Amino acid sequence: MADTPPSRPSRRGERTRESLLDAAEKLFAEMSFHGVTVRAIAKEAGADPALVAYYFGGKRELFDAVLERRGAVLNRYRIAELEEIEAHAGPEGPSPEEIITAFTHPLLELSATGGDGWKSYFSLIGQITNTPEWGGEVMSKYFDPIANRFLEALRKRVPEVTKEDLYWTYHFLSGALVLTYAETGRIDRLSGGVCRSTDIASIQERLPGFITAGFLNMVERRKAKEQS
Amino acid sequence: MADTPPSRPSRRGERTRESLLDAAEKLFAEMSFHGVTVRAIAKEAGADPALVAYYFGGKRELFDAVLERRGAVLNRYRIAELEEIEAHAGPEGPSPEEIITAFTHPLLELSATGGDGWKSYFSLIGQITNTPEWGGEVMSKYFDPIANRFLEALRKRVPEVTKEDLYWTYHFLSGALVLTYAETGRIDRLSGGVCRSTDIASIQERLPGFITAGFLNMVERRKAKEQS
DNA sequence: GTCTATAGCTTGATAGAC
DNA sequence: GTCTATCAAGCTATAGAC
Repeated sequence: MADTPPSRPSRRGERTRESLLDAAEKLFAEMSFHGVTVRAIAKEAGADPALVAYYFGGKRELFDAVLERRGAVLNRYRIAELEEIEAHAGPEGPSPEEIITAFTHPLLELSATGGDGWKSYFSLIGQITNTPEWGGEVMSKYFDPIANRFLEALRKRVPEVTKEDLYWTYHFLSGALVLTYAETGRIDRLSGGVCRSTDIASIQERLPGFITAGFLNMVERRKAKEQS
Repeated sequence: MADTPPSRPSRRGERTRESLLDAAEKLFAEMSFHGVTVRAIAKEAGADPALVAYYFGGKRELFDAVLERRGAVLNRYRIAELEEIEAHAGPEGPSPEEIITAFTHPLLELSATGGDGWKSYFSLIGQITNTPEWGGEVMSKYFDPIANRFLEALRKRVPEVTKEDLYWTYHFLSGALVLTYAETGRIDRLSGGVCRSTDIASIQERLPGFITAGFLNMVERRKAKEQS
C-alpha cells in the first residue's frame, strides 16, 4: 500500500543518473558529441548502456541534460555577482571592468574550486560555442538571457555606446573566454611552457582589463569618428 | 612504352581528389570530424567512397589533407602583409595595430573573395582551436611558426612587454578571431538581427583596434605595477 | 532500477573486376 | 582511376527478464 512516491526517486537511481551525467560531460568535452558512444559513456560511468535510454531517452537528450545541469547554476552565480556590485555602486552603476569581471569571475571560481565536472563543462561550452551545429541555437538558449542582462549593465554605465559595438564586444569577450576554458594545451606549446592553459588565475588577472580596454577604445573611436 | 609518368596525375584524377577535399572541408566544418562519414563526403563530392582510401589512405588522412591544403597559403599571405608593413615602416617598426591587422586581414580578404572553400576552412579552424582533441597538437603544427613571427614583431615594437603578456595577448586574439570565422549565427540571435555572423567587414573594422587597446593596456598595467 | 539479448543499421576499410 | 561487393566491427535503441 505505502509505495515509494514516483516523484521521489530512490537514492541508488539518482546516483546512477548522476554518474551517467558526469561520464557524458567528461567524454563529450574530450571528443565532442559525435566522437563519443553511449557504450563508452556507460562504461565510464560503470553503468549499463540501456540506462541512458531509461533515464534520458537517448544520446541527444543526455547531451541536453549535461548542458542543462550546470547552466542554471552558473548564470545564477553571475547574476548574484552583478547584483552585488550594483548594490555597492553609486547611481552611475558599477564600472565596465567590474561588470565584465562579474561575467567572467564565476567561471574562474567554479573552475578552480568546483571540481573536474565544472572544468569539463566549460571545455564543452568552448567547443559548442565554436561549432555551427550547436553554437547558434543551443548557446542562445542557455546564455542569451544572461548576456543581455550583462550588456544592459554596460550600456547603463556607458550610454553613448552603439548597439553594434555592444554586441561585438560580447562576441570578442565570448571568444577569448571560451578558448581559455577549452584548455587545449595550445599556449603551452606555443610558449614553450612559459604559459599554461590550466593557469586560469593568470587569465582572470588579465582578461577583464584587456576586454574593458578594448571596449572603451571602441567607444572612443566611434565618438571621434562621429565628430569629424 | 611511353607511360604517363606517375608523378604527373591525370586531369580527371586531380579533379576527383579536389572534389573530395572540397566536400570534406565543407562537411567537417558543419558537423566536426566524428559527425561526418566517408560515405557522406563521397556523396557530396559525387565520387565513390573507395576513392577516399585510394587518394588519402583513410578518413583521418583526408582530414589532415584538408588542413594542409590552405594552411600554407594563408600563412604565406600573412607573412607577405607583415613584410610589406615592415618595409614601409621606420626603424622602430610598424605599429602594434598594423601588426595585428596584418595577422587578421588575410582572413577577411580570403573569406570575402576566396569563395566558400575558404569560409569552410576558417569555420573548421574555429572548431579545432577549441577542441582538446585537436586544438593543441594540430593547431601548433600549422600555426605556431606564424604566431611566433607575429609576436616577435610585436615585441620588437613594444620591447618592455613580458613574455607572458605577449602569449596571453595571442590567446585572446586567437579566441576572438576564430569565433568570428566560425559564423555560428549566435550573435544574430542575441542581437535580434542587429549584428550578423557573416558580416566579416564589421569585425575587421573593430577587432584590430580592440585587441591593440587590450594589449597596450596590459603592458601599461604591468609597468604601473612594477613601479609601485 | 538494472541488465541481457538482440534487432536493425551504419561505420571505415578493402579486395578485386573493369 | 573508378566502382561493386562485401567484411567485420561498431552503432543506437528497445523488448523483456529479473
